[in-house]
Amino acid sequence: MNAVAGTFGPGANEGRRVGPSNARKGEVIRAARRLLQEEGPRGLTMRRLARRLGIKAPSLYKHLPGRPAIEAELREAAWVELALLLRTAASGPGPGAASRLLGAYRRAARAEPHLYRLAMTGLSGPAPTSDAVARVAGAFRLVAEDPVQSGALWGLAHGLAMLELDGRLPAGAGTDLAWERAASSFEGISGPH
Amino acid sequence: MNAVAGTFGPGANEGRRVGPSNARKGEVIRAARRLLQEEGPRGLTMRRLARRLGIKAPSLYKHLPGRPAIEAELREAAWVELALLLRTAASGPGPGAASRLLGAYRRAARAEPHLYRLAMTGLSGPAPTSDAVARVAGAFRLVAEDPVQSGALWGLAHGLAMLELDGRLPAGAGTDLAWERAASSFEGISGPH
DNA sequence: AAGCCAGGCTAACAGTGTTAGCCTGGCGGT
DNA sequence: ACCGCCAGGCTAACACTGTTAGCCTGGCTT
Repeated sequence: MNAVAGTFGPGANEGRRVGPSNARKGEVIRAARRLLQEEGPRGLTMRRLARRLGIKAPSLYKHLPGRPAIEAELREAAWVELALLLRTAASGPGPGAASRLLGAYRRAARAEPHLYRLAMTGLSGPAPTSDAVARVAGAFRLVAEDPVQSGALWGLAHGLAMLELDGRLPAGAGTDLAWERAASSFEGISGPH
Repeated sequence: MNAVAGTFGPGANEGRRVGPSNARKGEVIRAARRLLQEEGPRGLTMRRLARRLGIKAPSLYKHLPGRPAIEAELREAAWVELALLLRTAASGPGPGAASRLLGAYRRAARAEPHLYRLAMTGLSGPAPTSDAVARVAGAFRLVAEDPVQSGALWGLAHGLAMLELDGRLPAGAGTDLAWERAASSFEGISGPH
């Protein structure tokens, strides 16, 4: 049935032996995401995840090859969504693009901090990530066409995000200021285009 | 490197019930650090650590209350050493200070990547860290007195370091360029004073 | 000489990811 | 209408993890 059928999947045929139903796999991933968001990385365990779905842990392996695969999936989703958010934020009219880009970045990181951390720390993932990384880089290049420059901006965004998530930046308004100042300093350097 | 193991305690009296000999504790910590460096965070396990010291895992608890304590100790040491390195790097004559600061930061991160990651990700530590964090911040303020500005520089350094450690920056010379560009862009902003 | 205790040990428990093997209900094809 | 397949669940078990309880001993202190 899945041999050719593959109800969806634009050319996506994955001959995984683990289980042909992508629908259930999607549910597992979404449950994992919620679990991660609510209970943190240490709460994301196979048995707990299974219990949320009303099944037992080994049954998860019918849908995914293991826990690293779950993390990889979450990581991938995070990068894809981040790329999308950044792209729409930065593609507006000229001035203020860098500010909006950083704003979107910060918002994404704060919306799901654990997911952001998981996505960024390449510790346990089998593959770093797909070309979603390239799309994120592309979004940064919208506001600083020079690759080096845009890389620096990316570094700034990531660094500020991590420091903020760890609660290391000056509390409250100080954190806002750091982001704003970062944005404005870059706004001046690379002509909005 | 023995910054930790050396003369202990400016007024260091810790009436820990776990074991009064700080010397052995120092050995444990140093072994843990080497183990982390050589085998990564997943290799840093109580049994493996114990085996390196020629003892069994439960004996470790005579010197430290648990694994989180080991991580906390390593984290603290990393921050202290980082603060020292940054301070000496940035305290030279005026121009080029930011560049030297970033260089030192990068060098520290690359020298012991796992340690750097452990130090920065506040995930499993009981306390974030002591005032060593403040000293690191102080080093950054040497090259950008404005706290917001120096915070941005810190964010830039941290972000670039993490991206480089994860292998996400353009390979080889591209990475060097990103750091240099970051340094020079900041060099211009805050007058070396 | 007596004894204290630092610092080792073994056994064990709860929880982790993961594998092997069994079972069953519903759906497709004949 | 039946039969068989197999998606998708299950239990048992293994090799790990951190951690606790309780025992023992050799050397230093008194």
